[in-house]
Amino acid sequence: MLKTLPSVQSVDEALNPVLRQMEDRGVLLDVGYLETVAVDLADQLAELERQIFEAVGHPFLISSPKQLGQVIYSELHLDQADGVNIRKKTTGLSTGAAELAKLQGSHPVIDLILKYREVGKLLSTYVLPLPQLVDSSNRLHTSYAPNAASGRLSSRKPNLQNIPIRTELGRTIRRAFIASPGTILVSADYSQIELRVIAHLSQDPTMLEVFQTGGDIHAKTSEALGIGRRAAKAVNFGIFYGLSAYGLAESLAVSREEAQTFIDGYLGAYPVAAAYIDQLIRQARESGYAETMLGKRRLLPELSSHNEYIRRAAERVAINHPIQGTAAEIMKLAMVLVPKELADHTCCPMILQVHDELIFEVQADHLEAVAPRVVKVMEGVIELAIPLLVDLETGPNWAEMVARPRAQKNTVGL
DNA sequence: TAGACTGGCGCC
DNA sequence: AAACGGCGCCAGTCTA
Repeated sequence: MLKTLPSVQSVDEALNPVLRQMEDRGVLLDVGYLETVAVDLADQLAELERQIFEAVGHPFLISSPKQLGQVIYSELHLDQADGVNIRKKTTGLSTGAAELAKLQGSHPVIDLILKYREVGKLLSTYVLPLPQLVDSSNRLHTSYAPNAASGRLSSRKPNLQNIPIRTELGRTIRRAFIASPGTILVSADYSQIELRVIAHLSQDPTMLEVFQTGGDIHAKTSEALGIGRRAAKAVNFGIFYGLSAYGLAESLAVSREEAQTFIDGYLGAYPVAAAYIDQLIRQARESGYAETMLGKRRLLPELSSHNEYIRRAAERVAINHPIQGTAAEIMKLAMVLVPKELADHTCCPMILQVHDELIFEVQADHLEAVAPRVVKVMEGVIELAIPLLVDLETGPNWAEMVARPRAQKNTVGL
C-alpha cells in the first residue's frame, strides 16, 4: 500500500520497462483457426453483397457511405417515413449503424447492410490483418504507450485493446487468442473502477454506501429511478461522459422528456455526486485545466469559448478527465506493483492490458499460487474511501473465460 | 500515387 | 452542425 502518492512522471518511468516486457512476450495467436474463419467470413460477405444488390436492383460500393446514402436516402427515400429523424454529418445524412437501426423494418436491405458492415469490419480489421503480424512463434507483439491527453495506455500495430467481444461473431475472433501449451490465460479486471473513482472523489454518501456494503450500483440506480437495469447502466456511465438528455434519448430510444426525467432522477438520487460534477467544471474554468488524482493536468481554454458547442465539449472533458485519468493511474500503479510481487515472473508473465483488465499467461501448476497474489496487489494498490474489487477469470483462450470464485474466508475451521 | 480527410466502428 | 469521454484502424474519397 502506498503511503504518499507518487508523481505521474515516476509512475510512467517505472511502467516503461514493464510495458517493454509485455510487448516482447506477446500473445499467442491461433493462425490456422483464424484462416478458416477468414474463408467463412469472406463467403458470408460475398453472399450478403449479392443479396444487397438484388434488393436494391443494381450494384454499388456498399462500404462507401456516400454511395450507400445515395441508395437508401436518394433512391429509396427511407428517411422520409413518419417519425424517422436521421442524424446529419458534414457531407449529408449519416449511414451509421445507429441511424440504420431507425430504418429497420422499412426495407429488407437495411438488415443486410448491418450484417454486411459487421462481417466486413471483423474481416478487414482483425481476421485478415492479424495473422500477417505474428512472429515465427505465432505470437503478436503490440506497442503500448501512455497517451498524452488521457494518461490511459494505448495499444497499436496492432491494437490489442479493441479485440471484439460484444457479438457472437466477434467472439469467434477473440477465441484465436490462446494460452500456449501448459499455460492458462488469467484475466484480472477492476470491477466498475470509474464508478468507484466517482464515489471516492465525490464522497457521495449513497454511492459510498453501495460500494462499502458490496452492493450493486446499477441496481441502486435502477431502483431509485424506477427504470430497467439497462437504462440505469446507461445513466450511470453517461453521467461521467457529461451526457445530454438528447444523447441519452438517442442511446435508449426513448423520448427526450423521458431521458430528462432519468437525468433529474439521477441528480436527485446522488446529489453530492451531482454537486461534484458542477464543481469539476467550475474549478477547471477558473484554473484553466482539469486534473487527475496524481495531478496530471489537461488544459481546457475552450471552457471560456463563446461558442456553446465548443464550450460544452470542453465541459464534458472537464468531467471525464479526472475520472478516466484517475482510473488509468490506479491501473498503472498495479502494473508496476504486480510484476514486483511476482518477482520471478517467468512462470506467469503479464501479457496484455485493456484499460481495466490485465491478462497473464500462467503456467498451470502456478495458478493457485499466483491468482490470489495478483488480486491482492491490484486491490491494495491504493486506499480509497471504498474498496477496489478485482474479478478473476481463467480460460484456454480469451473468449472462453470463466469466473474464478474469490477465496473464501475459512470460517468453518475445516 | 501518397497523404489527408471523413465516416464508420471495434474496445474500455 | 452536432448532440457521450478516451483510443486506433479500416475503406472510400479527395487533393496535391
